[in-house]
Amino acid sequence: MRGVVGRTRLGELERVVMDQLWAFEGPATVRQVHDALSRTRDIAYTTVMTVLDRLARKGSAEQLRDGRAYRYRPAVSREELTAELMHQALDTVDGSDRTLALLRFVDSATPDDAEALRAALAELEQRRADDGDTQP
Amino acid sequence: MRGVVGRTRLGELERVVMDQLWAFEGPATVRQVHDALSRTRDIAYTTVMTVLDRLARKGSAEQLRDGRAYRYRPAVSREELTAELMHQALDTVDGSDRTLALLRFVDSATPDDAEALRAALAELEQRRADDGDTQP
DNA sequence: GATGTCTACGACGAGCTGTCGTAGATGAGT
DNA sequence: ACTCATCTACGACAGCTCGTCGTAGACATC
Repeated sequence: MRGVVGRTRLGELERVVMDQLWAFEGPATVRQVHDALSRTRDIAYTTVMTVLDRLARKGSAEQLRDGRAYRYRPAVSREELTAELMHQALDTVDGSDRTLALLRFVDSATPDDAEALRAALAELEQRRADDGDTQP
Repeated sequence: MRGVVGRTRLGELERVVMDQLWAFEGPATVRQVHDALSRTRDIAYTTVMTVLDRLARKGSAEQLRDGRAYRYRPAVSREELTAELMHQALDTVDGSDRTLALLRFVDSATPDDAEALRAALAELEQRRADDGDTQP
């Protein structure tokens, strides 16, 4: 069910707002996000409201009633969103081109990223082995 | 110099046209692309022309003079484009979140993709070892 | 009741994309 | 030379997304 599309393509401001949501621990109010953004840019309260509303509509954020106000929290984690975008990119090719694309990807990755990939693959394998133990 | 941005974000039709360019062996004329697309959809010749022109403008395709006509060929391979998009997605995060994102990515990959990643990483390592032999 | 705060609703312009049409140049055939 | 087909150049337009607000009305607080 990876095709939760439409949730992923964000504008620049939308992205910035998501960053704020991710930075907050609990669900944030429009005011909180606005205050945070106001420290670095000049932006109207309603603009933030609109963007949060759009994010909610897109499924990127959740809207929670809190008295007369709304609170917003991310519907996906930063990692999930990133991973999904990467898969979306990858999904535009198939067959042997897919393998080539992955090769390219790895090839142009930083050493740190390559190492992280290796670690992730190792962990995946490990987990699969464990699963095999407990549910054969 | 991975920041060759703007070249990557393509519309749906633009993508389809790129697919056609990739499918051709040599540089293709507008007519060739139009003929190919006409087999599956009803589209005007000038529409194809416009899209090819835009692709060239964006740097996704190259425009080559051929008599009075233009020929177009992809400026990037499918794999390159895909890999670049993936990196673009990944580049929106840094630090430990980056590692997490990669973990997520690997985690939600198909077994085939995981295998391809493993192979790619192995090849990368191999190549690095070879390089170390010849140019220490 | 006045003031302040929130949401709902809507508006608008810029930019991207898909979609063409027309005008003008040029080459091929008669 | 004249006509016909073909190409490019240029531009136009509508729909959608995104950034950006304003205003109106509900509601709470003092």
